[in-house]
Amino acid sequence: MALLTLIAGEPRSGYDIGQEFDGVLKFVWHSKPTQVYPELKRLAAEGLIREQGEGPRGRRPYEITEDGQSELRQWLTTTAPDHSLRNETVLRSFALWLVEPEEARAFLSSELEYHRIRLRGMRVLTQGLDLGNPNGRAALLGLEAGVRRLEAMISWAEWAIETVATWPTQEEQTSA
Amino acid sequence: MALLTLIAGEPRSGYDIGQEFDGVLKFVWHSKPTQVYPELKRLAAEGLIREQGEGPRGRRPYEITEDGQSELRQWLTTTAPDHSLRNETVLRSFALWLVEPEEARAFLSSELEYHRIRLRGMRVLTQGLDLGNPNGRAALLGLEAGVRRLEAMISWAEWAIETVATWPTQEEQTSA
DNA sequence: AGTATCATGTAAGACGTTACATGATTAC
DNA sequence: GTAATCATGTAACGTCTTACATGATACT
Repeated sequence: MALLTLIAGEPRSGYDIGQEFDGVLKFVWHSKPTQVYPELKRLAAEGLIREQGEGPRGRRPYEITEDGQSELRQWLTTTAPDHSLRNETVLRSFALWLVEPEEARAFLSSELEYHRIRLRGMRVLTQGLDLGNPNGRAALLGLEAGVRRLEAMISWAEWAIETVATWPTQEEQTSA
Repeated sequence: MALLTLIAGEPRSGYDIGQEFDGVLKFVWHSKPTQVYPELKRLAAEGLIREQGEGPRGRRPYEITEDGQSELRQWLTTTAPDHSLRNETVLRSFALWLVEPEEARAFLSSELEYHRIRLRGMRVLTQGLDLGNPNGRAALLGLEAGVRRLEAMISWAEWAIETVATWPTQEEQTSA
């Protein structure tokens, strides 16, 4: 459905999709090229997308078919989203009591920096959106969700760094 | 590492871990029981956790070993977290231009409600934390991240509902 | 001429889900 | 006594990653 969503927006090749997965969609959906290419062939075989001839360097862009569009609409209107998530940054924070406060601080600082950089990139992408067409307006929804989640992670990391600063060291712990 | 993190906090059985995955950790890490049980056996075979005898109803709690703790510390201090995420709610928002604004609104409203309920649950869990021990203090970091991300999703959904209300209908679109 | 980037793939193995199966204890 | 919940598992199948492989075009 992620591939179908991207291709519905505008025709894309497997390579294009890989770029999106490394860029905008890194916080939304991600797959590696080795999964994308066979999956595109499968979607084409099912008639949900169709090859648009061949571009330079063996490039193979796909466009969505009518069947593909109605499949997407069905997915959106008749099925419920899966809300289970995985976030390794937060998972690790549950285990931070096992390391020295200084190591915990180092981890949180590097996460803070990473998310700040990502937020800047996300804002740039938001600027580049064409809000004149429906696809661009929907993409704005997605990017805005990304921005807000990144802001949440940044303020969390800042708060967490302050909080960890008040933790006793392992030594103080055991001696207490 | 998720299993190890949970067991490091306090001894747990596969069933306990399943409860956590359905509760607190739903927004952090998730696995199904059929993956958890064999994985626990594997971790025990590797000496990272150890069985604590058998409880009522065939219950098998595991506790972490010294090796398990140092494995966790290694993971935290020597490896970088994977930042790629998957969020089906946001993915779907990228495709919302394909359905009628009313259907988009319905989707966003139901997401809003879902996240509001989750936030309430998360706040209750935060109250129940024992901040007297290091494990509880680290769990507070994780839960606070959950709270902030849920708040971000809620404010996003509210904003998105207003935004979608300004979208032209498919009909207005095609006639324009 | 050489390096970087564009571009697509296959095969093996690891990870994760679905369907199925079983039994103990508790609450009504 | 019957339903709900607690509790653990196996087997088959589907999804995803890692390692490997190839070639075209653009830039310097």
